Amino acid sequence: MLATLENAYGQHFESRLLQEITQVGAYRDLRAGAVLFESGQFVTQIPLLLEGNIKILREYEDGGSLLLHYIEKGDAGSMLMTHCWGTKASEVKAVAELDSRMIMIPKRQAQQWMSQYADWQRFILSNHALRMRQIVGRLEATAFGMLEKNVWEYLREKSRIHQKNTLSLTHDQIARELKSSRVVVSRILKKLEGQQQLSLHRSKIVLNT
DNA sequence: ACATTAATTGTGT
DNA sequence: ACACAATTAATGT
Repeated sequence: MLATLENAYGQHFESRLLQEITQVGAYRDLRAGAVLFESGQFVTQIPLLLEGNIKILREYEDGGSLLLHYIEKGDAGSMLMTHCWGTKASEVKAVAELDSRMIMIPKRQAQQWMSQYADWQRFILSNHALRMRQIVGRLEATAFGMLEKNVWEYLREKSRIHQKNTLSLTHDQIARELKSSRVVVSRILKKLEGQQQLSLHRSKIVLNT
């Protein structure tokens, strides 16, 4: 267990902290599609991913949801973290997209370690900054009508995460995660296909390398 | 092999 | 955004 943790977080943390993580952390296993936190729940633990990934979504009244970011091996759960510090119920849902393994850290230590371990503080803050830039970038693209950039980056990220350049996705699924509409996504994809960036098939998109 | 149907994708307004 | 057309994949006969 310590070895796997070292592999995932060894670059970030000194060994004393790694040691302590194995003591206070609880191992957890999620199958693809399993929910870690529902929106509205209180976040009392944050995951450190060993394998797989967690998808963080914001949910809306209309039943739709917007993909905010992923948590992967070596990441901190940025959006979950913000809820962990506050006293309000979570406004996001966390779902495993792949089969995943993780260590859950209780809120207590996550907070305490901020002052106790420089490594932890640096890790949390720099990871959070990274996510914020990513999310702001996407909102910016949306605000300025540069949806093409969003769709392209979304596909690249999916491809990286699933380790495949053939993605089994319908235009509608993409539209729902990006909170856009199917027609818009179809048109953007057609354009990208024209630029030889990818090829389209029924329920399947192949990215050109 | 052909027809039927449902889902997905494409396009004009 | 909506409506409709075209295409594709799956299924039954």
